Amino acid sequence: MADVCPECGSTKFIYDSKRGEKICAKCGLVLEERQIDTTQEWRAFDYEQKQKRDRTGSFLTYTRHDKGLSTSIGDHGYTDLYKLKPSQRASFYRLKRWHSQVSTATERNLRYALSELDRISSALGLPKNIRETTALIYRKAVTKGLVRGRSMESVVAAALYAACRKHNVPRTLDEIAEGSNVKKREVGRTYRFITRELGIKLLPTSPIDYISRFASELKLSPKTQQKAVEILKRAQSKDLVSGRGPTGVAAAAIYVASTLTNEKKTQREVAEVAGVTEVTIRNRYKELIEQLGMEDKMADAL
DNA sequence: AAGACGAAAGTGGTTGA
DNA sequence: TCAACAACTTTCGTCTT
Repeated sequence: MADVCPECGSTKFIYDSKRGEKICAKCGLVLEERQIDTTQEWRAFDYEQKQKRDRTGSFLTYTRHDKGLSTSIGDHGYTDLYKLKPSQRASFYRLKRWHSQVSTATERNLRYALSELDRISSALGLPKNIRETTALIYRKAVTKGLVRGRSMESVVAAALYAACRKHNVPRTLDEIAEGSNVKKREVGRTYRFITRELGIKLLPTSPIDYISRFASELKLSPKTQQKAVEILKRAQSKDLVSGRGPTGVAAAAIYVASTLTNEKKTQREVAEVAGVTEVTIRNRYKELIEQLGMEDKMADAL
């Protein structure tokens, strides 16, 4: 709280909760008005009272097919429906049936898709916000009818791939394909399709986004990691990055950085975690040290 | 013996007619 | 729809440490 009155320098204030105003106690200047009262206006002495007085429920989430909320008319078995007159009961049955049919059409699909999402993303160890984004994208895809003629898994995988990129924690198509049972080719195709249809614009991934993950998998020190990022930044300004596969460039940068900091990893090891071949690393890192004038430094380190 | 190197042929995907 | 094309992979023989 920035709690000095700009007018008189006083630090005492009066809060007028009825008007929602914050007033300086000394000079009477109104510092804030129309504040939102976020406090409860009621008290509850036990759980039952709280249940009754609470006017909010749980958080909305896109990872549940019903966003965490759902209604059904007349639960299973013997319920209140049986207290109705027979004539009314019939119409409630119709209502119940209609309700469940409408909801199941897209919801059954969603429910299945979201369980699939859960499976893949926990296999890949992805955080919750990414799941939320994925679920949101998938939802949009369903309502736009983009799932038709495509396997549901492929759309989930594609949405997940997009969500990862959006959050700058890219996974490679290979990784996504491995976690789901969708072929890489299919994921890529569906990804391109849905991003186009939904108008999602994503910048090409930067190799830098891969550094921390690869580096930690190789158990490299933060220092080396930073070095790799630094190399990449310089490389970007020399246009050594565009057009190349970002994973290859990232792998090369890590290889160079690790040699320079005496934490040398073999090309083989780096290639393994980055999912590229040694040959690619060689090609990339040759370019890097050449263009950045690091040949001598590199030669010293070897 | 392991790692690095580079040539050569093959693969999947993009681009432009 | 097709061919040309660049990036990347696979494979393999050779060199270096």
